[in-house]
Amino acid sequence: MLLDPRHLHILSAIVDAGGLSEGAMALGKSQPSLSRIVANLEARLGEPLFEKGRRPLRPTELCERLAAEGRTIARATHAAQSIADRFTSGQAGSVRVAGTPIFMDGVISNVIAGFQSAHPEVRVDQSYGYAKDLLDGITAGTIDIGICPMEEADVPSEFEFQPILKGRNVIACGAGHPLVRKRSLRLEDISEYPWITQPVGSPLFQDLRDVLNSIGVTDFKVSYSGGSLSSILNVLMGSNAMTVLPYSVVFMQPSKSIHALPIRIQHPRRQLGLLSKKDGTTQPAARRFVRHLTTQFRSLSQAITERQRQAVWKS
Amino acid sequence: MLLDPRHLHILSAIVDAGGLSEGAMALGKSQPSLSRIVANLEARLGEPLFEKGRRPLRPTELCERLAAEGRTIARATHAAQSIADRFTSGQAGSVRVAGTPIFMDGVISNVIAGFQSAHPEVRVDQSYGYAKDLLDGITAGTIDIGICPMEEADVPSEFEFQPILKGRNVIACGAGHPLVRKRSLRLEDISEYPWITQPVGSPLFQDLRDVLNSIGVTDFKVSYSGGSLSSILNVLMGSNAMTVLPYSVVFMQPSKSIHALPIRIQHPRRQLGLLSKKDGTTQPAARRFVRHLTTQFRSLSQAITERQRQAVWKS
DNA sequence: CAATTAATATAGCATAATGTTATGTTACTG
DNA sequence: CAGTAACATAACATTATGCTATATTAATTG
Repeated sequence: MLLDPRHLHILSAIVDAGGLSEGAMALGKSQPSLSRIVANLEARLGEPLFEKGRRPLRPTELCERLAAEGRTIARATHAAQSIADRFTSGQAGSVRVAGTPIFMDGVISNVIAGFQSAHPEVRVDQSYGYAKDLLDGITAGTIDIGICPMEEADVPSEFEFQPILKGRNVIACGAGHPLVRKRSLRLEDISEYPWITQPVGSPLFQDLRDVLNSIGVTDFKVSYSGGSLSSILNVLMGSNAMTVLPYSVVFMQPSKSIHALPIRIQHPRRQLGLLSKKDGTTQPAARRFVRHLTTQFRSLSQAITERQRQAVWKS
Repeated sequence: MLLDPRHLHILSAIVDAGGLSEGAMALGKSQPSLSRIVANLEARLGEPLFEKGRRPLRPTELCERLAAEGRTIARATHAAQSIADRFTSGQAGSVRVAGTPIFMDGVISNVIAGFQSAHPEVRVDQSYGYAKDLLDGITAGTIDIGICPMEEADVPSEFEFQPILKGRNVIACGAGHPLVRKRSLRLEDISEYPWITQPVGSPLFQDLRDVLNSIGVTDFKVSYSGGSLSSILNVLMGSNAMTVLPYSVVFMQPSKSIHALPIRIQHPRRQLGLLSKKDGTTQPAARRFVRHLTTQFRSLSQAITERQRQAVWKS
């Protein structure tokens, strides 16, 4: 039978502490316990581990060598303990998070940045998808958290949906767009410019169509589609095209290169929220990530409503 | 309480083997045993280690990390096992061997060389001393094996003395010594040459004195004393001095630069032998060393008697 | 060198952990 | 959908470990 790693650990503790009693103290055990374990080991090895009849307990050469392995074992055990501790407290581990492209790129990635500097040992695996993909991914166990705009009514019962931001869309254009300088803006003004759209299946595409429908425009010009956020921003800035974006995305843009037109459009009924399994089997790291997101979004949405009120006063 | 290193080892085995049953097979345990250990671990950690309800058992990230530590533990445990095995079989460890300078340098060191190439993991710590020192050293536990010429009657009862070579001394001189070329050699011829001696307390000094006494020479010229073997050999070769050496030492000299004069002198009553504690508490490596010495010396002494017989025929 | 002190060894007992076999459940397979 | 292979659970025997109390023994000290 193989040696017991615990015994090697104990051996190293005795050697390092310089005696049975000290070793027992260090390990939080009783001295007779260690004494017997050493005796059994010696019996099984057929070799003495400590020189007999000497009081400042002197380890045999064999004992020294075994103790060296014991130290390795002790190190590994402590490392494992620390891994487990950090893991269960959510300070280490990984979150697999997926969400709609525009939100992920425009808002969530900023929040993730903050999360990562607070929890450097947590790995964030990000991917993209719409509601359907997220539900499937969560069911299949390939993602932990989904982030997308949804109506609570559409959330299947086995999922939890936690809203983090009210749906607020705006019509956005580049800072140099002709409409930016116009004094009074009417909905009809926007109909002559081309549009940038998301893929047809995306919520934002529906929002865009709904907005234009609501003002009677059914046949709109699409100049660009399919790009991810950074592409869209570049096209917005470099052309007269317009698009519909969540206000939060425009809000989060660090530069002033994107402009939200002060036109009131209908709010989508969807709310941005976090999708997860209801049974709470998520990893601690994922739970911590959710906590971070919710608190960050609380302040973000306050900042947004504040800005919007000011904008209203100005317009 | 700290994690149990055995559990981490088991975890790594399960992960590496790809399942509970395979892991159990690899560890030589039953599957339910591992199943329960995993369940207990999960309960204590409060985190799943394998994804629930999936058949090709898939380890959690936490599990993977813990298993990595488990692998370290497994490695260390196996290393310890192998250390213990080699140690108890005498293939590793150390021997502390001490002996009279001339024998150690002239004979034993050659045998040690052979021992070391056969057992490279055994460290040989050599030191020098006469019978008294060796007995003291063995008693104090600072040496394992003593090698010196002794009479069995002089060995204290708590020691074991195992003879390995009969005492045979010769008068030795350099190959260019005038006496080498002389046809018929009489004991009186030697009295005119100076002598190289060992320290006064050494067995070989007594032997030298006894030899000269036996031929009536009480007042002999000492030209050089106190050197170790290589110095003595150099002085022998470069001068007309002579000395008394064990025949085995002359025999072992690789070059023909040393000559044993074909003069029969009395044999010392002492025999070269191995001193050790009687209680057999010696390390396995020391036992193996003793075994090696005895077998080597068996063939050495055969070779010596063979050569001596030939020498007798020739002279 | 006797007496003291401090450390280790042993004894005896209670308990927790492990190991086993038998058997129930469940996820994948054809 | 039935069969199979793998994991989970149950029940019980055994071993290992833990503890306290106490005996030994090696070093120390007067």
